[in-house]
Amino acid sequence: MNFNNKLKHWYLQNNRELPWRKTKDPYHIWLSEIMLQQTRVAQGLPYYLRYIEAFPTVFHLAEASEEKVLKLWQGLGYYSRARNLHFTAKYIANELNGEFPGNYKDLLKLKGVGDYTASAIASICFNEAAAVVDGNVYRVLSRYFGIETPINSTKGIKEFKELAQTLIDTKEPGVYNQAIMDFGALHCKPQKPLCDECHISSSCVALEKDLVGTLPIKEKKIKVRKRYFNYLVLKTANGYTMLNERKGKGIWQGLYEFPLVETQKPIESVKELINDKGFEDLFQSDVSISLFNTKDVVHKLSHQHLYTKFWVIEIEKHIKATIKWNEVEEYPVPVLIDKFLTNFKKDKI
DNA sequence: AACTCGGGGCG
DNA sequence: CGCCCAGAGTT
Repeated sequence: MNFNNKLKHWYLQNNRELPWRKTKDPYHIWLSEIMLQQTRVAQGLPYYLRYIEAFPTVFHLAEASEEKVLKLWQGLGYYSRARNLHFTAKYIANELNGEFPGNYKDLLKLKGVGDYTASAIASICFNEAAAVVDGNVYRVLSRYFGIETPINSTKGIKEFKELAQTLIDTKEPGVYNQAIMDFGALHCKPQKPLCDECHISSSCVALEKDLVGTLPIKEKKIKVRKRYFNYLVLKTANGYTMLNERKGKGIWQGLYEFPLVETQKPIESVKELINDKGFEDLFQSDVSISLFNTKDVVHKLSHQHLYTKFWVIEIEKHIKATIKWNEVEEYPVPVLIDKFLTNFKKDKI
């Protein structure tokens, strides 16, 4: 048996039952693939089910508000995926009459659809022999063939794609693609792979050369930036607060948050907060300010650690651009804000 | 080619 | 604490 037959054989006995595997509807496959980018199946699954229920067709998704789309994405991270998803849904619904592009080359043109996702949709939905190369595939191929080219180098990306393309089963490319990914996720895992019970280990170069622990090779490590956030949590006497939408570049585009004062260092006293530009008028009238969390809340992102203080500001006068507290939960917010809201509510009761 | 974009799970 | 996850877009 060749490589792909061995994998498919394993897959027939070990595949995961996942909701998007019951269909070849490109809308469902597309949705699942976008959600699972850099995301574990276990984390993405509940989001997929909620999306399918809220937006049964690409037309439902296209007609939804950006806020609703992001709200249902809340907590899944990488929010540009949701915005691109929405953009592409509108494009397909309005420009393509709801019909998905039917091949790899055209799928690749869609916003938010890269090499991996175009290959996945083309192979699963349209039986096109386009090989997927995700984190699982990099791991399986680098180990089995003993390839030491860094998987995140230009050379590595090209090399692994070409190799995968030579291995793909041209009759059942979709099954093969999912087989190698499941094999990587369940068997040839990053840590503690199941080499002892592996049915293809006899021809695995990494096992032979004791490289299982070092492959795949990834170059460069990410640098983490520290940031210091102060959120101004307004409470007016008649039940209003204030949220702002994050715009422009940077994290959490399109999500909402309390008015933010970011400083270069942790602030020592409330004075530094009041002196910050932009909120002078806020502190002129009678207000009482209290720090909600005695220790900084540390919220960790891949590239940033956010040291956060939540300042509760009770205020008598009405200020512009306010929303009611009971409307706050309608808005998509970062997990950092959502967790605060949970604690804040708990604290009040 | 290097950076940026989240959040969670695991050892 | 570091690594990884059904990657893609921007600089």
